[in-house]
Amino acid sequence: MTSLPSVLGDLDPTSDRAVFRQIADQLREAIDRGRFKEGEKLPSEAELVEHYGVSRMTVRNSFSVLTGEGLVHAEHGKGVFVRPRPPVRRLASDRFARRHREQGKSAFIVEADAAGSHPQVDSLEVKEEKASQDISTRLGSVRRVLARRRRYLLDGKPVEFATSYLPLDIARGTQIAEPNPGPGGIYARLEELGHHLDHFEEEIRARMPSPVEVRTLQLASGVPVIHLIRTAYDTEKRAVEVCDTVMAADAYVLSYQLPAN
Amino acid sequence: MTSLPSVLGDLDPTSDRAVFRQIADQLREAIDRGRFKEGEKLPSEAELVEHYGVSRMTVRNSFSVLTGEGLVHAEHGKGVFVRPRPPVRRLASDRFARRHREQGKSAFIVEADAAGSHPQVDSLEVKEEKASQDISTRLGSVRRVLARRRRYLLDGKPVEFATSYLPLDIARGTQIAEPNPGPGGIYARLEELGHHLDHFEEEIRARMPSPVEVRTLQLASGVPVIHLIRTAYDTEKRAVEVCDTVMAADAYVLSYQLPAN
DNA sequence: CACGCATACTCGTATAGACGAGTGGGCAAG
DNA sequence: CTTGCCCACTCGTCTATACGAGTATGCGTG
Repeated sequence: MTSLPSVLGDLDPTSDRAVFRQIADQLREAIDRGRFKEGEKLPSEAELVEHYGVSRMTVRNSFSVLTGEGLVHAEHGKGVFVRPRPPVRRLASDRFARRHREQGKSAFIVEADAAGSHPQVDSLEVKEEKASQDISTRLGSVRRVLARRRRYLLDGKPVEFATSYLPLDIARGTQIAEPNPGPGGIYARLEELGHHLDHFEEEIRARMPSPVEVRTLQLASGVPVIHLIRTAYDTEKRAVEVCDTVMAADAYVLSYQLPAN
Repeated sequence: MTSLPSVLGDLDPTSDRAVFRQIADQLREAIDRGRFKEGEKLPSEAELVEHYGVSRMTVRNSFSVLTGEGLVHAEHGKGVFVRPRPPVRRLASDRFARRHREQGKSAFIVEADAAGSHPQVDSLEVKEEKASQDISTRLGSVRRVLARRRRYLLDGKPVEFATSYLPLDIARGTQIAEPNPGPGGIYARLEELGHHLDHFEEEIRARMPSPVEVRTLQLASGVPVIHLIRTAYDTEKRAVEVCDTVMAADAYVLSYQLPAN
C-alpha cells in the first residue's frame, strides 16, 4: 500500500548530514516539487518511522524543522499538512492619499470587498493612557496619549493588529476619541480639525512574533510578523499621529513608489 | 551553589500548560526582565534538568521554543545564549535619489563607514541568463537578462544578498556588464546611457528563509528575512532594472516617506 | 615556559517506550 | 434510520538512556 518510496527515497548512511535533516530535506523537496500540494496531508509520523526505519522522535524532529521554516503545520489528531498560503493583501504606498479618503468606508473594508473577502474589525479599545518612551519621542515629548486599538480580520482570520496614538490636545473630546471615528477615518477628522496632513513616515521591521502576537493573530509557527510604525505629520511639521501595526507576514505585501530624484 | 531558584521559580503541576512551555515561559520572562542579558549564557541543560527535575529532552524542547522565537541560540560545546541584536541598518526611501549618486563610492560603503562598521561586498557574479517568469513579467516580457549578484557584509557578517536583472538590449556590452560598474553604480550608468530614471517601485515581503538563504546569510534560526523587489522605471515608463534583495531581518529597518495627497 | 593531551562540560543526535488527547469512522443499540 | 459509543489513528508530552562531537581548562611533560 505504501507508495512512499516513490516519493521519498532512502537515507544515506554514509552522509554526515543528520538523519532528521535528511528526512526534512526529502520532505521539503517533495513539497517544493509539488508532490505534496498546499493543504495536503504528509505521511503520518508512524508511516515515516516505518519507511525510514528510525525512531519517532527523529521523524518529529524533521517535522519541527519544516514547521520552523513555515512549510508545514501539524493538526492534533489529524496529521501534518503543507501550510496553505493565505490570500495576500497588498498595501500600496498611496493607500492614505487624500483622494482615497472621500467615501465613507475604510480602506480595509473597501479593499476586502473588492477582493471578495469578508472583512471584519474587532477588539476595539479607545482610551487615554501613558505614552511609552518610544511613542512619546515620536510624537514630540507628550506624556499621555489617546490610544485606539483594533484588530482586522479577513474571512474570520486575523491578519493585522494596530494601535494609533494621538496627542491628547488634538484628540480629546473630538470624534477621534469615539469608537467610531466616522467616514474617512481619523485622518479625515484630523484634517477637519485643521491639522492638514503633509506626509507620512513608515518604518518597517520583520521579526518572529511574541507569544501574545501569536495568540492575537492566531499565527502558525514559522510565520514572522511585519512591524510597521507610521507617523503622520501635518503641514506645520508636527507629528499628529503614530500608528503601530503588527501584521501576519504571510498575508501581506507592502508596496512603495519612490521618486528617483 | 545554584542560584537558579532566585531567577527561575518552580513548575505548576496543576497547570495544564505543558512543562516545556512553562520552562520556556520562565526563561523568556527572565530574559525580558533583563535577568539574562544580551549575549549572556543561560543555565545549561543539565542545570535546568536538575533545577526542574525533568528530563533533558523536556529542557531541550523549551530551548527549541525560544530558539524558534529568535530569543536565544545554542553554540555547540559552549552553551545557550541570549541572542544579541546586531547593529541595525536603516534604509531610507531616498537612498537611491540622484543627489546621493554623485560621489564614487556606493551607498552601502559610505553608510557603513559613517556608522563605524567595516563594509565588504563579495561573491560577485555577473552573467547573462534566462529570465524567470517573474522577472520577465516585471521587465516587460524579456527572455534573457543580465544578472548581477552580490552579497553585502558588515564587519564580516553577511546581511544582504542582492541580484539585479537588466534587459540585454540595455546592459550588454556596457560597463553595467562589468564586475565593477563604476562610480554611482548601475543607476548612474543607466542614466548616462540615456535611460533617465523616473521612479522606483518596491515590494516588501517577510518570511522564513530557505535553507540556501540560511547558509548564504549565515542566519541564526528564528531570524526571518525581508524580501525586497525593486523595479526601476525610466521616464518612458519602461522597467529598466529589477533588483531582488534578501536581507537578514534583524539587521534592517526600512523607512519610507509618503506624501499625504 | 610552551606545548599537548586528558578531562569535564557543553550541546547534538538517536533510540525505545509510555501515556494523553483530539479526530473520525464504523458498528451496535435503540 | 439515527444516535451514541468504541476504537483506531493521529499528534502532543515526557522519561530514560546512550553515544558523539565541539570547547575550554588545567595539568603534566618536554
